[in-house]
Amino acid sequence: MFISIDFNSDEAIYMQLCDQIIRAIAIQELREGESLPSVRQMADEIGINMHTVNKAYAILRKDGFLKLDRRSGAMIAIDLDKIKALSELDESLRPVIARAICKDVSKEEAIAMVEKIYKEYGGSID
Amino acid sequence: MFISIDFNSDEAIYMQLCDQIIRAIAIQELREGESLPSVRQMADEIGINMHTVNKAYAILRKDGFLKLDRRSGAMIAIDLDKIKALSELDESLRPVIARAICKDVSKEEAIAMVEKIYKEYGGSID
DNA sequence: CCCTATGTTATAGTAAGTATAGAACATATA
DNA sequence: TATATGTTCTATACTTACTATAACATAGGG
Repeated sequence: MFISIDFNSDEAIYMQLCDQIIRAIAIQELREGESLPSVRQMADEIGINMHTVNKAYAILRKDGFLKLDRRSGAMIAIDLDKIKALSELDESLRPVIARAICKDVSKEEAIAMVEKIYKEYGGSID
Repeated sequence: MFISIDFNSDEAIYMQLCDQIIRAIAIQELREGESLPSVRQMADEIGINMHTVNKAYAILRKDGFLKLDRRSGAMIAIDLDKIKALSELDESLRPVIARAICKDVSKEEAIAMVEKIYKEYGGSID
C-alpha cells in the first residue's frame, strides 16, 4: 500500500492518513472512482485501530475527497467546489508565507518552490 | 495590540499567538530589535494564562523569531537560516498543494495566490 | 541595598483530543 | 442466510492544552 505511518511523529495518525491519501490522489496513484480498503482492512494493514481509520475517512468525506457507501466501501469522489478550494488554499498559504517572508524568502523563491512541487506531483495539471 | 485570539477556534491559543506575531513581523508591524510585552503583560492583555504566552514565546525563540532575555524581555530577532527556511517552506507547502491539485487548482492559480499574499503582506520583499 | 520585574521551572488540576478496544446496528451483496 | 460494509455506542488509557500557584535566580531602578 501507499500508506506509511510514522508512529513517532507529533502529527496525529488520522491526519497522516488523510494527508497521504490526498497526496496519492494528487499524484494520481488513486483516481476518481477507485475504492479504498474498508476501514477494517485499512486498519489491519497499517496496524492501527478501526476507529482511527474511520475518523480519517469521515474527514476526507467532509472535505470532499471521498464518498462512503455501506455496500461499495470508500470510493474516491472529488467534490470540485472551486471557490471553496481557493479560499482554503488562501487560508493555508497565509501563515506559511508569513513565515517565509520573515526569513527573507523572496516571492520568486516561493513561486519557484510551488512550481517545483507541482512538477513533482506529476504535472498532470499545469 | 495586534493580537486577537479566537477562543472558539479549534486552533490552540499558543499557536494563534505564534501565527499572529509572525504575521506582524511579516507586515513589519513588528521590526527587528523591537520588544514584545513580557509574558505576564501579554497574558494580562489577552486575558490568558502566563504559561500559554510563555509556550508561544519559547516556540518563537526555537524557530528563530525571538530572543528572550531575563532583563530586556522578548525581542524580535530573526535567525536568517535560509536553507532551513526553504526546507520548512517546502514541507509546509506540500500537503497544501496536494489538496489544491486534487481540487483542480492550476499551478497558475496557485502562483497567482502566492503573489497576491506577498503583495498584501507589504511587498517589502519582492 | 532593597524592591521590582524579568524569564524560567515545578507542581497540580481540569478539560479536551487521540488512540485503543469491544460490541452492536441496519443494510447491501454473494 | 451468511458476510462485509459504514456507523454508532460505551469505555479506558494516554497525551496535550490551559489554567493556577508558587518559587527561583538575575538584572535594573531608586
